Amino acid sequence: MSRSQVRRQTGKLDFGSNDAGCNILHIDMDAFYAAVELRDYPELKGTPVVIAAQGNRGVVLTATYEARALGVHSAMPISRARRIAPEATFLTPHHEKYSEVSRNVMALFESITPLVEPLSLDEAFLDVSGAIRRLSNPLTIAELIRARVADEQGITCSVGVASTKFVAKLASTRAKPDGLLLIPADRVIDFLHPLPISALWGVGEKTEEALMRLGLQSVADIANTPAGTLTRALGQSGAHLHELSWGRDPRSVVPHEVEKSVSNEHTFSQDVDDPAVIRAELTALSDKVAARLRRAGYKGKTVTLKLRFADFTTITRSKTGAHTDLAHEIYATVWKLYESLGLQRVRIRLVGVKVDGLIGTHEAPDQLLFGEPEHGRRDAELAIDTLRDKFGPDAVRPGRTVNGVPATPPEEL
DNA sequence: TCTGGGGTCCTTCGGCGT
DNA sequence: TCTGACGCCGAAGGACCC
Repeated sequence: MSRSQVRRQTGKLDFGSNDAGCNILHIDMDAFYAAVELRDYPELKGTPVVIAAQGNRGVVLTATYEARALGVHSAMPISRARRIAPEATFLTPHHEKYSEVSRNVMALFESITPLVEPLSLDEAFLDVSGAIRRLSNPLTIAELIRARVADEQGITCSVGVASTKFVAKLASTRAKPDGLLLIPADRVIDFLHPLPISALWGVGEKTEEALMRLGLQSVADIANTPAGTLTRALGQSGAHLHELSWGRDPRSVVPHEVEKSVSNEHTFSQDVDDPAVIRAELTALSDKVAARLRRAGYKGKTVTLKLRFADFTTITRSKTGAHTDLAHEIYATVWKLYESLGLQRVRIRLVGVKVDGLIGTHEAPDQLLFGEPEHGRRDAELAIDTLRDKFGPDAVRPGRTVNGVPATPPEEL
């Protein structure tokens, strides 16, 4: 049973209005990308709209609830969405626009409480303990936020209010769309136990299969299974699921978690076996990753190359070295990793570049290669950052991506 | 049916130093 | 000098989330 099926079955829930101790809010924008687009296309309100990149080789990013009623859902292949919902309007995404709305929404949250933990562009946890004296009880604060998001940003959101992050998150999912659901501390078990196992955070397709093999179907089944049995079947996550099934989740709201990795990847519109095209794409990806590292003030020590072949098998190869935030060093490593595979005209679907093991730029000593001018390459890349800030991301592009075969659409380079 | 992109976390395995 | 136990770390892959 999918999550959306579960949602339709349960309908609107009401567990009362006792919000004592329920200081955690989970706020989730409804069909975020689609909602932002509809501000520019008001004539499409109430109609099926699908947000997906151009072309047929990709998946749906999000869809309005009218499109979902036709069977379209996020992560569905675009070709399939077009087949089952030919009457839907397909719009291409505008990530800059979504980022801007997201920044505004997060700023709104921070005007309520400093304890805001963004999970993605369109959702966040808030701990409103410190705002209760100034504003009101959690339920009223949740209503205030919903009204302000609608008034100031022209989109709707759903809010879950509970005593733990995990239950607040489930509650906001149940409240969708454009709803609010409070789970009082003494009603958590009543709320959780009838839910299917797939409702639990961390239970995806594989884990659901493993639990089904044990004959477990509901959260209550997990709660009534010894933690040791779950651990034997699932490892450490088994014990974690057992805790969640009893509503136990000690995690607090942590604002501004430090990033652990930065990556970029690209799926070719058609599979590629030309090393020049691969090289051009790896150059562009290294450049993007390096620029993002410098902008965020990080250097990373492990560089990973990711390849997905035509048959969809995926491999990664990584190398740990000195900390870097420079495109030419990242590219040199990924290209060495690529060459070490000794691939002969193998058809490749996707290439990716990742850097992890991040530390702050000033914590990492500059590693000079023998014979390298002290400032040359680094200063050049910093100068490129300045030019891009001034004239846009296309102002300067790596030579290989300009002269080589255009591996990515020009606007992405 | 045909599977994006950006992340986090966990597990397993092997190499290496003590 | 050799061997096993142990812990740490890097590498690789997989599951999961939005």
